Amino acid sequence: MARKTGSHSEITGPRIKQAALELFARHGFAAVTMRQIAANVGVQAGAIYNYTSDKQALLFDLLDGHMVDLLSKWSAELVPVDPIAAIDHFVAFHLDFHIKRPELVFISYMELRNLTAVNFKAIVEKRRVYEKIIYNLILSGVVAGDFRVPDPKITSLALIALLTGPVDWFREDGRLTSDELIRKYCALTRQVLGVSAQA
Amino acid sequence: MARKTGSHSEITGPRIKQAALELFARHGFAAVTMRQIAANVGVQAGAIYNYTSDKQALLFDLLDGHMVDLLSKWSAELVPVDPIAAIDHFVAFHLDFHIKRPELVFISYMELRNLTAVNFKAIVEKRRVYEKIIYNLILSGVVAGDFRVPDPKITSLALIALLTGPVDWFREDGRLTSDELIRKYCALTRQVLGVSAQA
DNA sequence: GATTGATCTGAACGTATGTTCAGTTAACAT
DNA sequence: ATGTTAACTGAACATACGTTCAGATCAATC
Repeated sequence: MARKTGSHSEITGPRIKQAALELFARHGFAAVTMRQIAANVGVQAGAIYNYTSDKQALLFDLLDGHMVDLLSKWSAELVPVDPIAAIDHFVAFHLDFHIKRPELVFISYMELRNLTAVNFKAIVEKRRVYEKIIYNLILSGVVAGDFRVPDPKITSLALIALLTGPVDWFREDGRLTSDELIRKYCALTRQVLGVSAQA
Repeated sequence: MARKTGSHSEITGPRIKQAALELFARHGFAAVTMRQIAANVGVQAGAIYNYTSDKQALLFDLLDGHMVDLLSKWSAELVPVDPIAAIDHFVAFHLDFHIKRPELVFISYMELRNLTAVNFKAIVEKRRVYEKIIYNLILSGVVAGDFRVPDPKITSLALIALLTGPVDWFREDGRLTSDELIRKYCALTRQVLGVSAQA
């Protein structure tokens, strides 16, 4: 039998993306088969090709959508002029965005190498744009005399690693709320940036 | 023809491990075939099975050897009693060990999920032992009054993320020597730990 | 109630996979 | 020279892969 009652493309399409995301995150792109994805949706493997040209496009759409989402959401933010407040704002934004999407963050880091050269370049370019954001925030804090950082480039890389770490262990139902997490990481970040301590 | 002149098991064995390491790091465990590994060594796929029971063992031996190496090398270190000096020592050790083995660090993080349940458990256990080391170093600094950290557990996780970050971008021939890297990250770490600033 | 078109099935395709193994080769011991 | 054996080949094995597509099925339309 085909076309079960109430099944439409508007339902199946997103479900395929969701299943692909979960399976890629759990087992890795190369280890996941189209039949597994299909089974997760409750459909045959052939049906997937109504929604994506091939397996590669499935991966690329996930990663590219993730980056587009990240950059556009940051663009919509209202960022304080004061460097310290701006960094706090960025920390909160970064943590909130990333801990809400652990699978996407995970595969964005892990599965880059499974992209074709063209697709790879597209993602890396968007990532560079994002890294430039925090780099510029640090720079303006240094210029304003609010931060004491000897090497802004390295500090920006170190901060991104620091701020993305929680994705690996933070759980919404853990002993820490996301608000507490953000407050703690704002404090950590200020220390890294050498902001003179004062409540 | 078989058994080319001068080829012995003492040569082929390590070469298989090395080829597996490089290929796993570049393309991922699931995406690499036994024939690719064999071709990299200049041998047929069947020959690999003289040196490993199967593909899974190839991966596990790499990860387990890496962890055993890490833990035993740390055990051989002479660690200062003073908490600040001890953390500096750890930072230097951690960075030096990890930037010298980027592929191993990479696959140790990426390919955990491709281990069988039993093998997975063995690696995670060794990792926990290592994480406990820095946690204890932080604790003794807090007890001694040298560090100002509100949440030692979170700080230890954040520090590991911070200190492992350079593996992604540090290059031996880059603009930074490893000594400079270590000095900069010792300073960063002190800031994270709230060590009162004084040369 | 016949027609249409989107949606999905089920089987097939060529190819690739991990692993095994009988047989071949070359180094070594006698 | 001959025999022994570790090291390797080359072919085969069952199975699984991504992808295609003719045909089945159902919702909507007239």
